[in-house]
Amino acid sequence: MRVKEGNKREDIIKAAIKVFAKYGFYNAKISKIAETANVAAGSVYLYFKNKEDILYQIFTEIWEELNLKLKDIADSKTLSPIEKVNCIIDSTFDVFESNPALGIVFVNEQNHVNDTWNDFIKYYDSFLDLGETVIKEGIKKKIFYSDINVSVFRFFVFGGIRHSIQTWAKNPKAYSLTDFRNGIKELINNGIVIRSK
Amino acid sequence: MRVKEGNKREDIIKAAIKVFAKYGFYNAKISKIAETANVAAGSVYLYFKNKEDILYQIFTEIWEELNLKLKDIADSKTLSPIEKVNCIIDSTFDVFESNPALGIVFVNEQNHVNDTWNDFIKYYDSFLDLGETVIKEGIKKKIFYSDINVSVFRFFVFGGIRHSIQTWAKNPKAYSLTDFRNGIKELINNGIVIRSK
Amino acid sequence: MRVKEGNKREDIIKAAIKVFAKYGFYNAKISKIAETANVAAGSVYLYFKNKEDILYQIFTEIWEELNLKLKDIADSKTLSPIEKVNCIIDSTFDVFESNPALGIVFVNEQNHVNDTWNDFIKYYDSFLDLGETVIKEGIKKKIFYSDINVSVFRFFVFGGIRHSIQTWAKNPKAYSLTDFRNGIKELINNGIVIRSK
Amino acid sequence: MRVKEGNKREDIIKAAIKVFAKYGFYNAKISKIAETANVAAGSVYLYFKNKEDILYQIFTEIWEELNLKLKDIADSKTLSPIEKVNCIIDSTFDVFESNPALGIVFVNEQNHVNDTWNDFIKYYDSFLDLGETVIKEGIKKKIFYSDINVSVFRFFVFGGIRHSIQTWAKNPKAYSLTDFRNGIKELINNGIVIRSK
DNA sequence: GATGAATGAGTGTTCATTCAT
DNA sequence: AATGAATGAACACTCATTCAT
Repeated sequence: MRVKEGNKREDIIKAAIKVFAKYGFYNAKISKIAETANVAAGSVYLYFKNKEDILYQIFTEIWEELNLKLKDIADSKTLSPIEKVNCIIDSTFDVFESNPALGIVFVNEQNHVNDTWNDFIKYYDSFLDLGETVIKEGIKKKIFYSDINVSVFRFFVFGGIRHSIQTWAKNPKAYSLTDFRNGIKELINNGIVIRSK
Repeated sequence: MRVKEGNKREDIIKAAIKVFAKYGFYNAKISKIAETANVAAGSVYLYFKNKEDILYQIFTEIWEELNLKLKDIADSKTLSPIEKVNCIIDSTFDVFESNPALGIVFVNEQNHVNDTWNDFIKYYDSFLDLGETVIKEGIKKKIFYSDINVSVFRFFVFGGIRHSIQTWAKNPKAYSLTDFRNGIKELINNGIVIRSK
Repeated sequence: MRVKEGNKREDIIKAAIKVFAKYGFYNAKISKIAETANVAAGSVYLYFKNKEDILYQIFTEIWEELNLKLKDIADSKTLSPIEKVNCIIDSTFDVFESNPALGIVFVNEQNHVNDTWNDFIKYYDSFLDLGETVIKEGIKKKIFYSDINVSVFRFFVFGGIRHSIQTWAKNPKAYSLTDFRNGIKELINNGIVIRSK
Repeated sequence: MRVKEGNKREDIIKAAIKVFAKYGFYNAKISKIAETANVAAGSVYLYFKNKEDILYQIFTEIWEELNLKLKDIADSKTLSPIEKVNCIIDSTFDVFESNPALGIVFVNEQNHVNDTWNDFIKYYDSFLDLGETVIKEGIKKKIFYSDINVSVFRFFVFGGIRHSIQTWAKNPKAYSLTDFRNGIKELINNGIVIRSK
């Protein structure tokens, strides 16, 4: 028996991330993904139901990692609201830091994913909900302005992060992810933290 | 009866915006656009070189309108930096206010557009540059914090606006665009305006 | 406008009959059918939903013609049972007489058709029912043996006709269809008609 | 424990008969046959050259059995022509009586088989020839009508038997094979035997 | 012999684009 | 200009067959 080498699925995922990032989902050919993964085209279908399933698996991995991190933050009893916001930002960037292509896929194909499956809306919602909870907590503790439009805030920040990831991921050498991390944290802090005169 | 000239081109553009918004560029069929525009499929090619050209024309219209508005703002001698920021936000939303589908196309196909043509990068850049200029002006006038990371700021804000447009446009009845406008203005103001104790 | 020439559908049907007859449904390539019909492969899909639909249309045409003829026979007040049996045989052969390939398709793909659509079982059943009715009528009139197993008889005769069509159609030059017609009529007559000593 | 030799080949044959009967040759997957036979897909190729070879082996077995029986009948010095005809029918049904699926495969894939290999035409021909010989013998002995069109007769009867097998085999519970046997024998007898007033 | 993961040739189908009318 | 029938390139996916273990 030819033993399954155990990493072919992973090879294909990695290849798909590269190819999706470079060409976009619709222009990504299975043959190109297979070639990139050093695998025959047909082998892709041993591990994935179809082309969309590859995307599905990629997003599952991203969101599960993200969700795990966010849960910890949300449940934390020790972190202050401010720290929680910072952690959310850091955790999000952490997922993509070592893999800009994954960031591109995450940002560019999110719409496609949402239109195709319900599965990820729950993650997306819980991401936003977490942000909302933290902010409300901050407001309650009089750390954040009470008149923040939480709904607007969370979409705006999510979009800001998304776009930042994309900008960096498209050209990781031109931008420092650390600058993005810190810049965003500062912005949000300045934007919502009540400063004592 | 001779039909008003230019009608058909416009009909196709309008139809394409609807169809692109609903299905996304790659799942949008020319036949569907033609049908929506009450025009034969072949007629589309009298007004547009190909499918991508329709998208090109749509983005040209958006950016030209946006650019015009932004130029005025940039050149204004009377507006304060704060007012300029607010105007930028308002102008951007104005473009899509009466046409959510256009907003969806603008947000969702931006990547495709950037990857395909250089034409719009200049608009995109000048949009960001304007923001940058205004901010630097504000910093110079000691109205804005001097330590804002301008580069991060502009991407973040652009992303925030983009995502806000998308969120609203996907479900215009569920969200108030005015809330988004005001919320975003406030956020940015709180975030960058130096408040006197 | 390029006017639909009105016979392209028919060209494809004719080509498909040839190709299905020669290669069988599963080995028949759309590209081959299109080539035979002097049409582009894509054009096939202007007239037919898919490959199976072509087969469906072919069988619809056969059975509708056959059904029409059989109805007339069944309803006839003037034909004797013996004449009716003879007419059924003649009518069936008539359908394929000028088109052996059609006969091959009819015989060879009948199973596929029955497994795929319910539509044709009704025709098949009514074909058999008609035979049954005629025989029963003959029995009642004491023209046919009363102890004929009608159920067996009808399947046997149908199979005999089917196979005869196939044998002839595979090599129309080697066999005389008229011999088959007459031979079968005689057999059945000898087989079921009560002969006065 | 060493498994009885030859088991696996037989298992595959049995499984293939089931699967071919259910799905037809072209929709029968090797993987499904292997699964049904409790064997790995690759093992199929230890016993058979390819998918068609399985069919070839199945038909070889059928025809060899049939041929053996028919030879005995043909060579018999004691059987009368009428008895010989009856024996042919019985022997044919005997082959499939305990295995309806085999009957379905035999009937449905006969065309495929004839188009693919010459091997079986000889069996088919000798089957028909035997029938012919018997009939001619009967004619000579003045037991059968002299004006029977032997050529037509043999195709017709073969087709009738084929279709009867199929009808029964598709739904063995709904039909009695005995009824078919007897019905067919009667039909043929009535059809060809000269009855003394 | 046995396995089942891996292969890759083969094809139905879609749809942007063309072009005769 | 307008039409919409016709085109054919392109590609996801299947599955018989192979072969390393």
